[in-house]
Amino acid sequence: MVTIKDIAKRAGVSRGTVDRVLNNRPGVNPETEAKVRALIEEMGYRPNMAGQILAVKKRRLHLAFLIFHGPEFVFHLDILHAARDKAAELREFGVTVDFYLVRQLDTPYLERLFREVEDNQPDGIAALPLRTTAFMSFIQRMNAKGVPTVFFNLDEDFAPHLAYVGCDYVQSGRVAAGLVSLCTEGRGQVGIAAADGPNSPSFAGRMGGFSQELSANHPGLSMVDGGMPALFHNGDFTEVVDLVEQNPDMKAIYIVNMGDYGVCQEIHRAARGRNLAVITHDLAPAQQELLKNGLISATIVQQPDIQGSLPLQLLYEYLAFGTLPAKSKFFTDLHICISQNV
Amino acid sequence: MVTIKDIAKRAGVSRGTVDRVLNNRPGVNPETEAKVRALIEEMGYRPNMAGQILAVKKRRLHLAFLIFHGPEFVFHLDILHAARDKAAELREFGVTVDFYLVRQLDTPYLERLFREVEDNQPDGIAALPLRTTAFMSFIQRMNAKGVPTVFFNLDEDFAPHLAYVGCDYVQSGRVAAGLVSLCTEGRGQVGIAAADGPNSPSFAGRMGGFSQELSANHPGLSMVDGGMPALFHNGDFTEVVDLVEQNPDMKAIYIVNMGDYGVCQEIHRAARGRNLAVITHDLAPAQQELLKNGLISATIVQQPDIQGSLPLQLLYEYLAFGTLPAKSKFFTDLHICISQNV
DNA sequence: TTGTAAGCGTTATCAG
DNA sequence: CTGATAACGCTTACAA
Repeated sequence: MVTIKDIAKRAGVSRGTVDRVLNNRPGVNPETEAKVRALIEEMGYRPNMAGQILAVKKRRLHLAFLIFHGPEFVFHLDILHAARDKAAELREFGVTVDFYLVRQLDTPYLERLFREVEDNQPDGIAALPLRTTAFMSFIQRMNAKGVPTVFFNLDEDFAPHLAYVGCDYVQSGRVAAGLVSLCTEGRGQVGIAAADGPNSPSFAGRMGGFSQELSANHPGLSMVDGGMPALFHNGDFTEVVDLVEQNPDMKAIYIVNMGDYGVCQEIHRAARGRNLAVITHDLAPAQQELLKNGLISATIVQQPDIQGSLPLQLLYEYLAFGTLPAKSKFFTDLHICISQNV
Repeated sequence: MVTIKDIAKRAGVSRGTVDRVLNNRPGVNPETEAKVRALIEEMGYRPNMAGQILAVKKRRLHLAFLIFHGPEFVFHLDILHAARDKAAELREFGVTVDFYLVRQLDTPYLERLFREVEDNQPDGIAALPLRTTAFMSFIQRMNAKGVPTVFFNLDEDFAPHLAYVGCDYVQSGRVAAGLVSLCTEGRGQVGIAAADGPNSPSFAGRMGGFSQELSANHPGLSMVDGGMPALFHNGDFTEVVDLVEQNPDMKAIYIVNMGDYGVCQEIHRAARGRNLAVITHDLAPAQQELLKNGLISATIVQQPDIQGSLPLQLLYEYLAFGTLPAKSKFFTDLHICISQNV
């Protein structure tokens, strides 16, 4: 294993000089720099993580983690939990993480919250992007200050950021289509239901992938109502019940997003013993139960643990070692859960 | 963050003494030991990994990785590849890994190979267990010497070992049953095929889980020939073709293990356009192709990367930090792959 | 039985 | 522009 000391010895300089070259710090004679660089290349120097971690600790890095947190967002809780675990893990690297839970979307509230984040002067920010001007200008201000940001869960490109960690919603819709096809032998009608249609940023992506996959590879399948979702909210399932009852030859139903898990019960009541495949996304505790009971046929998960932990890890690596993320978009795996492999 | 130095200061002893207590080394006055232990507890001391790694490096640990490697074992290649990556990663921790590829199963060959491993005096061993006396006695000898072993891929309990990393074959058969049920609406007949029946240690587990799940939760499904597999080898697919042709009402076929990927082609030829779900295990490159072509409906993967890397990681943690594995069996996730999420 | 000191590889701070 | 030195937290000889 070749170390900085080895390089320094062979170059006839001190460790400090080699360090300056490695970290592109000013104040090195171009000639010695060239010599050192050549040796780094030639000897195949790779920095030793443990040594770096130990030394970087003294900088006491400070990160901020922002997530929207409403009662209907069970999924965000899993992300938050993973992020807290990661924060605990990073503590021994001298990193502290401040968590900010966004609980409303009105501008004064948001501006006050973002001002607070800014005042705490974080070295990096992991955030669930919001489509509000308050958020956008906040991110832009932080960018201007050179504070790196990583987005998770929603892939918004209104401001430059270090990376995105989250679901590929289009592909996720395609997987849903594949599952529907599997459950129906590729023939028949499929209904669409959603708790939140146009307001949900993920809805469009999933529906795009779903319909695209259907028309490209599953000619025997068609969507009821041309893909217009039956919406349900606050315990009102009439649209969904109608969908099931008025389409007796419907073989499957795709629930694009769920807020109220009671919908599955209603669907099966309305189906009256008829075979109806139900495909959903995510795996809240309630959904695990529904899978076990056969009220959900299969669900597609999007690794909330990675969405919570990886953004903090990427920020740490960037700030501590100057390592840019390997890619700009880290798409989570689209795992399929059925009753037997939850 | 509380360090050994902090403890030492508060206890009025030196770092060395605290270290001795932490690592249960002899030569500490019971009274000071008690005082130090109390402080460790009270101050919530957690060892710092980076510091440990750096210090432990000097020991230059040496591991052995043994895997059976025949042409028909494509899956083992994925494990091997992951293990080599892990070995490269462990190099900067001062760890070297020797790889031994078992290419035959005759006793003289095996004994010579194991003798060679033994002579190299590894500090720990990761091995794919073999059901031969030569292997068993080798493991027992190493155990006697206090060299820890971790098994992967096959869960054999003939000798004590630190941990097992691999598939839960019984559960994996249950997942296959769940997929068959999904593809058939839970009704009809399912055929069984295998490249290797009784000789394959995983076959029994998978078939057990499969039939158990069917009888427990899928009363509408039954196995053709009572579960007797149609065997195929070396391009001879007659049994499988017969199975498909003679059971026109068969809705699905479960390929418990595959050596020859040509079987899928034959199955679909024999099916003559009839809808037939095909469920397999693993995801060799050839299988990816078959998934894309629709010749495999779904396949269940068992994380070869984890099977290759985790055993080495567990051995390192045990040898370097004395950390016992969190569990004795690390079952890999049973991920379901369809055409859309490979 | 206990303390001391060197070293693992890197970074940061001070002198020069 | 460069070198020396002191951390970061831990382990391990060796000395007392």
